[in-house]
Amino acid sequence: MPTAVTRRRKPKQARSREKVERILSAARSILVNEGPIAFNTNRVAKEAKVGVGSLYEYFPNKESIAQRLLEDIERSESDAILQRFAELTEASLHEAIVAIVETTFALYQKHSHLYQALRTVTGEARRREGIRPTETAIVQATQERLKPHQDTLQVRDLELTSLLIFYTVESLAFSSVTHQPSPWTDQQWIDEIVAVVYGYLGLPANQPST
Amino acid sequence: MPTAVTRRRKPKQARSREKVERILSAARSILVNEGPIAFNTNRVAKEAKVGVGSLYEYFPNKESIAQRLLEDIERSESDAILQRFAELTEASLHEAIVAIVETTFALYQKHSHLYQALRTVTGEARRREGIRPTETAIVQATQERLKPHQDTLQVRDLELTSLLIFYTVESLAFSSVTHQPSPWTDQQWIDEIVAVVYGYLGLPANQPST
Amino acid sequence: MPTAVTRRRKPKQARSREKVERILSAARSILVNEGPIAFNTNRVAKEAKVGVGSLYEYFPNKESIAQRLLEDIERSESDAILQRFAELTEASLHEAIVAIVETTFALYQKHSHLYQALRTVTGEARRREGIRPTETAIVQATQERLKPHQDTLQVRDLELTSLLIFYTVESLAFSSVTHQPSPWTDQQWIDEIVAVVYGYLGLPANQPST
Amino acid sequence: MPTAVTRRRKPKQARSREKVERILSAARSILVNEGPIAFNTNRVAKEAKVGVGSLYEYFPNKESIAQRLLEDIERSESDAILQRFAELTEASLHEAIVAIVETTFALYQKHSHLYQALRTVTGEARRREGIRPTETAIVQATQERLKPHQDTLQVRDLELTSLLIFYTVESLAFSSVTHQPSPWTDQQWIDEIVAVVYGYLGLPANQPST
DNA sequence: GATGAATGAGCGTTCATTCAT
DNA sequence: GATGAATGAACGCTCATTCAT
Repeated sequence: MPTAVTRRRKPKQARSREKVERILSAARSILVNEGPIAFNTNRVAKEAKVGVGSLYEYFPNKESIAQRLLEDIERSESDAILQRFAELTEASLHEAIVAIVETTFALYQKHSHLYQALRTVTGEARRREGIRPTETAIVQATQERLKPHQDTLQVRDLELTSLLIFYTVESLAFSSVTHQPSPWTDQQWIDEIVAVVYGYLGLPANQPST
Repeated sequence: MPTAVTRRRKPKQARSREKVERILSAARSILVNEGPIAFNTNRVAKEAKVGVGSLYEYFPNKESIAQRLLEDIERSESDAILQRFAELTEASLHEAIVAIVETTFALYQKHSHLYQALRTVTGEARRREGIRPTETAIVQATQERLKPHQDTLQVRDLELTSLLIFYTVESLAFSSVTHQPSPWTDQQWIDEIVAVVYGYLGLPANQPST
Repeated sequence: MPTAVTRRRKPKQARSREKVERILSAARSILVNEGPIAFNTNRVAKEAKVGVGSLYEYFPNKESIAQRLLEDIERSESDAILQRFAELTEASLHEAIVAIVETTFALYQKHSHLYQALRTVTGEARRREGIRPTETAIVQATQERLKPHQDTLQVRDLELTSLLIFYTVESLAFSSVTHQPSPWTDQQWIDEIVAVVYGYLGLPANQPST
Repeated sequence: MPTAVTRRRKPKQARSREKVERILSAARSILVNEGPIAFNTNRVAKEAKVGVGSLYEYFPNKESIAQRLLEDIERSESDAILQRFAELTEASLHEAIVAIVETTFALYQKHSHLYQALRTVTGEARRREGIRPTETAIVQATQERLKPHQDTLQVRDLELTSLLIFYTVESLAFSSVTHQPSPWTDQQWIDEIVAVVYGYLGLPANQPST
């Protein structure tokens, strides 16, 4: 009876998952609200209402909690963008670009605190990374979106172009967030980033949409 | 003989300077080769073949060593770019853009490891800083360089445009270095970054040449 | 069975208490035998056969260990004297004075080394304190004991008189202990301190007897 | 020619003496104004406008500076009291007692800060001390002063009585200074201390002089 | 599997002391 | 004799990790 088997294990798995979630939540909250210095295992365990020992049941060490947090951010970023792409199959290229920039921008607004805090915590591990798994998916999707227009666009290497668009949008969104206080509104930043991408693709300057 | 008087003090100043340099070199080397975690005062002192106490003769605390390293990088970056600008007053806009991208690219090629490590070490202090003093200088210079062409370029806000060019070139240069291994050559990256800036300014696509 | 439930927690509390006691004992022993300079956290931890970290589980910092030791001495001093007062409600004033002097003398005999060492260690914190809480209790009790005899005694300000008696007895007991080697016996010291108090109160000289 | 010999050495000796004095002054000033934590060799040397090395020319170690300061206080205390005794050969016993108490009291008013600071600094050394050389002189002088009155006074052991008078006055003067804030005036403290000594000697209570 | 008391290596920093000049 | 740059042992304290319960 598969039901029986599942039933016996499910609760445990569910409780495990919940505990992991509690730990990650606590870690996130501490990093955002109290900064990377307050991010230590005892503090996280207490905030998660979990014994320190349990932390090590689910994560091999402190670093791995931070890495997991980073992965989660990147996955959520990637998911959001890919979903936006999916919604925009019918839209014009212009609309698609604007939408992607807006989505990326919003994500950085949301995550910037945590992202910056994580940078100072992940130290060693980040060096080996190189290309992040999530970025390949986005670049892939961008490539597919651009392919039909390849002839009308100013593109030499489709993959390289897609990659640069990704990096440009991501970096500029990040810069806009760190460049505080800024005399420019969010909308001005978004319009400008769109203009960069638009210009790069050799498209005529458009009236930026609201 | 005033030379003699000066000479008596010189050795001390020279030794000071040399010691500071040894400390900074050691710190650089540790950050690049062993990462930000290995960057601790005792380790730096040992690597510099200096007593820990001497560290504190020249730097008020550990953080200030990292900050000094960062300032040095930023100053050398800024100096190199501004000097390049100065050399290019007669050059065409195209040549200027190519030159700046090449310079920035080369600098990141050289400093990226250290720069990455430093970012995770100067955390808190950096946050408060906001806009770096060196970046204003570069943005200023860019602005001046673009001003004469303002009418033929696609520019809404000259300052914002200059800032975005700076961020775009810097971020893409940085990305190109971290994106390793890469199937593209340095030249391809440079050409592509130039194309981004070129397109952004609304200039007709040029076949960028070295 | 509630006993069982209680029993399960007791061991922990007992172990805590025992550890705190081990730490305090170690601190005491170091202060007495090796002096205030040897009183450092690592030394105390080693002597207590406890990790340094455990010290900080029970005490917020080094100073607080010393303060706790001081409080313990003062409380034991205060307790002993107040108890002696309680036992002497029926006794004559003369007997009471003798008893108090003997008690104070004995306490200083026992604690003087530790007390001396602690004074040099609690420095700053002590300064702010001003009047010790334990001393008020003793002065209060003395005041009450003297009140019925106020007319026959030579007293201008009952509180001031009580305070001076306390300080005199305490200081002289302390001096007698530090004045080593001394050609006088403990009994001679005690008789003499009693004579000081006796004379101060304007009582006719009595041949103090044990 | 003794003059020549003297002349050649005098300047050096004078300069030495002056330097020692500068060091002691600096140490005193730091202890009083900045507390025992700020009392370190580098700080003292800087304050004294002397190289750290010179400190070690005149004092074998840091501790010895503190000890010297302590000796100086005690000598000045002893000198002041002995001088007062000398002035009072003609005075009545009552006048003598009042004068001594006043002198001791004034000295503690003056030195208490430094004295308290020194206690926390001299740590080890003070333990071996036992009887201070200065106290014997004062006790001796007291003894001589009391001897003619021995029959009319309530004295069992003249030396012990003298010692206790010294300790009583000194301790109570010290207590009056540390017992801050106090509801009593200096004059009240002095009168009371006089009363203690007076009573101890079995003398009839006197109207305390202003 | 869960806990949290216990650990101790290792941190940043200080400062008494030395010694080449 | 005078100097102060240089030293490094030692400090108070933290926190990632372990392991007996």
